[in-house]
Amino acid sequence: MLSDSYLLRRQIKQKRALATVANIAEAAVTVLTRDGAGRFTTNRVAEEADVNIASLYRYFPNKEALLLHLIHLSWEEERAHLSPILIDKSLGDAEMFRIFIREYFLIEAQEAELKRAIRAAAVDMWNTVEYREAIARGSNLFRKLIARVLRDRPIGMNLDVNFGVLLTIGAAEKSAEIFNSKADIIRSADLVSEILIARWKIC
Amino acid sequence: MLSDSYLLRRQIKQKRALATVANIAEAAVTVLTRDGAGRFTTNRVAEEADVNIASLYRYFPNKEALLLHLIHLSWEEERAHLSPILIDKSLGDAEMFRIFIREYFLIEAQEAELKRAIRAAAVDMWNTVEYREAIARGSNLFRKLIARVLRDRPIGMNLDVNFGVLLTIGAAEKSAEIFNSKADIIRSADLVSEILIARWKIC
Amino acid sequence: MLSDSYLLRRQIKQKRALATVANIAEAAVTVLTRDGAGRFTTNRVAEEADVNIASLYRYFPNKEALLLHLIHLSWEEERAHLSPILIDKSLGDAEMFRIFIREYFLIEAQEAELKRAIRAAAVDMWNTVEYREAIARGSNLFRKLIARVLRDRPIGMNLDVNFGVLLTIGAAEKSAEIFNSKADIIRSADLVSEILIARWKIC
Amino acid sequence: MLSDSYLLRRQIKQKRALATVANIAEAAVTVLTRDGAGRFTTNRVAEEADVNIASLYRYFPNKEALLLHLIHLSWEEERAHLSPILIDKSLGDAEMFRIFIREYFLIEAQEAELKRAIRAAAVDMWNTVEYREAIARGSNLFRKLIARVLRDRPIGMNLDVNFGVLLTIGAAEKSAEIFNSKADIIRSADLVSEILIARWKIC
DNA sequence: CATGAATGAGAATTCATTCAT
DNA sequence: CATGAATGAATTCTCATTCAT
Repeated sequence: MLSDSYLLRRQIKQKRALATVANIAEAAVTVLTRDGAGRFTTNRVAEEADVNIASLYRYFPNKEALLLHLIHLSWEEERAHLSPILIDKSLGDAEMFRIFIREYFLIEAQEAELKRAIRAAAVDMWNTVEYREAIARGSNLFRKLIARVLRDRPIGMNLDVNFGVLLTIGAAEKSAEIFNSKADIIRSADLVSEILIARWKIC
Repeated sequence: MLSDSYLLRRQIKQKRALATVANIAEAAVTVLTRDGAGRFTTNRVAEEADVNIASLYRYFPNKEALLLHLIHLSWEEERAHLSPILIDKSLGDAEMFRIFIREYFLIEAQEAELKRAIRAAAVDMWNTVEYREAIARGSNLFRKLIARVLRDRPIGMNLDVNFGVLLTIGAAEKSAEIFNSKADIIRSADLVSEILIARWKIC
Repeated sequence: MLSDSYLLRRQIKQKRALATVANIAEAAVTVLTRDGAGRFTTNRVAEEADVNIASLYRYFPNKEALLLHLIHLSWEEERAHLSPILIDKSLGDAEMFRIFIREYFLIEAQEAELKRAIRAAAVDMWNTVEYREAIARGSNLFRKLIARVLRDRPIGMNLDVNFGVLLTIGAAEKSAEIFNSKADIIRSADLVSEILIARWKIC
Repeated sequence: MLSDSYLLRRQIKQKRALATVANIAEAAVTVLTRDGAGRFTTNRVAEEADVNIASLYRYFPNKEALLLHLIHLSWEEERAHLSPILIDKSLGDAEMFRIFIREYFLIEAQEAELKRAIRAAAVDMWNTVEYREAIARGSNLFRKLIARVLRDRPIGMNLDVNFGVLLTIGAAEKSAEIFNSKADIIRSADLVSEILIARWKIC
């Protein structure tokens, strides 16, 4: 019994802890987008989250861990949007390709400011494995898409997959940077799909 | 329309001063690329340049001015490499296009680290006119190239010039980020040329 | 209507913090009177208080806030000395007037050096509302005294109250500046009382 | 001959030097009153005077010397205004007294801002002999006036001369600080004269 | 001698992080 | 464990003053 209630308390505590972590993360995003990477300080985040600074450090061993967590969340959100498209059996390859890329461009645009701020705040992490990995994951889903739509091409065909990936990611980022209207973003996305669909003869 | 506060502080009147400014700029580049944007501090730059910090502030009214100066230098170098191509009368359009884009990708790759560091260090300038202008200049030459090779297309043709620009710049940046070998960079560049040459029917 | 930026930074919640604030204030007074306004730097104050400079900034958002705090303390002390006189029912008007002014001159003399140093250190605040208000409070008690002893004069009588105030304050400041002995100060004070008592026919 | 022309050159040079000194002093006053004591730096003064900073240091060994010079000038101007009154044989004692004090209050008011700025800038000189002497001179003329109008009082009469001096100077300073209109200043001055004339039975 | 160049020393302020209760 | 208190180490920038030409 004792241990039971202890367990319960533990769970409650864990729930609380989870809420605190979410709270801090949210505050971090707020600070990052509202005040900019230059004003992104742990103290400010703690204050915004209405949490003691020492508590922040209980959950995140250091500033970098917090940033990595944000990157993780952003990636999770991306995945939540894009994954469903990949398993939608009602879509033909070309259609899936187009829809996926559109969605990808739109998410990228929507999160552009946050991502830029994160990148800026993560200045000192550029060369850490963790950061590189966290960032790299961004393209994984996209590679999955490509694997899906090119599934039955004979191996050895020169398909320039890497090039396709970088072209798309680059265009998505730049579009997000340059364009403001949704229409423009979609247009960019469609042009990229068109190019790659033609190039890879996706039907 | 640069505001005073971002210019060099004074007309340089002596060779000695010119050397000092160059020295500081060089040190800034060193610090930026060697130590990263996070360690890019005016004191460190001054120390690296082996000049007193006050001397740095004699020529640059603040840290941002120094960064802007670096952007300016980097752009000058880019121009020095690319301009000649645009006026080379011996080249056909498609050829010029291909060569220009190759060169552009290569420079971008070469300066990638510095540029990324500058961008990271310029976090707080993102919204200043000066920064935006300094950055925007990067695409100007490229637009000139496009104007040159599309010179006799009927106006009104839907040529997606903006899209072409962002596609190229995005791909160049990403290539620089991802690839390490010159061969890979060139391959990316050529693929982009190929796509745009086909798309715009450049001969 | 104090602007946020000149207040204590936070509500003090622990005795320890209260002690720290008092400690810093005391150190500030020491530095100001011992080393002079020119050497009154936040770093020096922190060192004198034997606290980290960051602690100082934890409680005072900036140097001005610290100065304003000192002015506030000095004013509180003045009030602690002078208020009781104003409510002493055993005193006749003329007597109260004389005693009050004596006390005022003496306090002024005692705090002269500090006040002068504060004023000198507050050079850049001269035009801020906060500073003007903080300083103005000094004459309030004195005006209260005058209101008290002139209470039943017919309105409209030309009593030159403002002139009386400036005369007294001016004389008090100058006496503090010039004289060293308590006797001299008291003599000045009494001469001023005499003049005003005669002028205003205070009994 | 040679020595002659050398002398001439010397004189010319001395004239030039005098002009430079005047120029610097003027610039110093400008900076002090326009930018405030906090922004009163030798470099800024040199720039305002359009003189090289090293030249400033040729004529003034340090910042303090410059300030002392300003104090000197201010005192000279005061003397230029007040001296004539003291030797005007057409004035009766009381009349002279009144006129002198009016003029004194007015000058004080006119120069109040500059004097305050000088005092603030001279923060670190408070305890130097030079500063005390320079300041003290301010009351000398006033003492001369008193000596003049009290000339035939039997020695030993308790005339509270020192008190009269500090009362007047204090009132003049405070009036300058508080009042804006000339009328108010004059009214203050006249009230002070009235008090002292009555007290000292000046006719 | 006048000038441009240079600098040592220090000023205000911030920030990631730790500790004591 | 959550919180308030505390801090070491920087960071940007300034200023009085001195040199070298």
